Amino acid sequence: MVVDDHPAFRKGMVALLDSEPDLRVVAESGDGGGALDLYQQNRPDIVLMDLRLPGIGGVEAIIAIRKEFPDARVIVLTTFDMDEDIFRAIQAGAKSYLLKDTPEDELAGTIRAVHTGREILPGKVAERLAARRRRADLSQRETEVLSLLTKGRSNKEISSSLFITEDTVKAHLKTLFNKLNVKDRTEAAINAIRQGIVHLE
Amino acid sequence: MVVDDHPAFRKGMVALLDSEPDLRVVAESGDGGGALDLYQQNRPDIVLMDLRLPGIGGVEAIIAIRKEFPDARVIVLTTFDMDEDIFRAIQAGAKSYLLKDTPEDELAGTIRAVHTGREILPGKVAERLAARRRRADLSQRETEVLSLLTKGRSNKEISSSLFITEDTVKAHLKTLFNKLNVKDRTEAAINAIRQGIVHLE
DNA sequence: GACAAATTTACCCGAACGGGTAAGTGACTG
DNA sequence: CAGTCACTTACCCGTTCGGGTAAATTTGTC
Repeated sequence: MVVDDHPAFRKGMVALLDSEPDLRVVAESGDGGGALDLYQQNRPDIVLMDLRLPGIGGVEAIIAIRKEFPDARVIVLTTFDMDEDIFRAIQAGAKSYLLKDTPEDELAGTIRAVHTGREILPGKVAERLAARRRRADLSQRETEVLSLLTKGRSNKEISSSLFITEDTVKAHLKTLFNKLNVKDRTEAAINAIRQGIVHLE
Repeated sequence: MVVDDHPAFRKGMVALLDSEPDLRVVAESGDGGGALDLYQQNRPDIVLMDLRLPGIGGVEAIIAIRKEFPDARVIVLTTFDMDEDIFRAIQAGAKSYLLKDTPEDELAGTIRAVHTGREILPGKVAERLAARRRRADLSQRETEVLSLLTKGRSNKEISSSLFITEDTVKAHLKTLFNKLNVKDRTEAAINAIRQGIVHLE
């Protein structure tokens, strides 16, 4: 079963999978809302799930499906590398993760592997997942400071935004730099953005 | 003609276009290098071009094609909104720009419009294009400095990377901050990343 | 050749930053 | 109740950063 809101990509993916002799697409959906219904009706062996979906998000769709069908095997299929959503999806029970530009043989290989019950995560994702666990302990306040930091605010501006002393901001920054393993604010901002800890826009 | 490195997406796009009675895909390529050859052999009316391609980039492919065939009509088709590459592509002569999740009717409509000689740019892109023109262009050296800056390098590190004095780096930064209209390196890095002037990886 | 722009270096100076250390409070845990 | 952790403030000190100013060199353009 394929869930993706891009019509062209979904069509292509279906064609690609159907061309494999041992694979067959039994259902497809363009949004997360219809995914659960389709799963109930068709009980597919594997779900390929995009994360950026209109309306209900892919992660929520995974959670909904696995709440009712805990054995559901979902493979995340997304464009965006290194997004925080990927980890949320894996925590929601996704068995594997593939980028949309994955070559077709690897794609089919992953589907077959997951079908046999395996969980396959690319080394890059596994690394990030580990790194994420290592730094998962940013406190509430530290996250707030980091968030303002990534908006380009100075220590003084951050302090007045949070109604605390500049010294306190600096104290938070010290622990923050240690936890993120960076040497200064610029690196901290870059890492936070790249790792999706904070969102731009 | 469709140029895109994602096999699934390309297949889907071809199927989608071929299902339109007045459209036909005469060639497809998975990389920028083969694009020019295929253009020469098939002389398509329209080229749909992804920008993120392995090897030679999409922008370079557009430049190469339009150098030999100045009348070539290229539509940029990419996942990433508001990327700096989009503007480079338009400056390279692309006639229009579409996101990959564009609904199929609008896709076909744009292709027909461009075929009649029109240039269609979404308002959002046109705005950015104007804003970008307002922003003085960065010189080669300034771009290099900015690039290292967004990797979290200090002035000293940047200076030794570029084999220049730290004073020179600071001089570039001064003009850089002015051009980008920011007050410090952190803001500069954030803006550069958000506007796609430099690429994270 | 004159002129503009890019690139380079230098010096001064104040502000901002980052590291080290110390310590008080409140809240939750074993 | 002792211990841990988040949060807070403070002080000292050296480094880095950013603004102002000035000027030499190269390169390309009119």
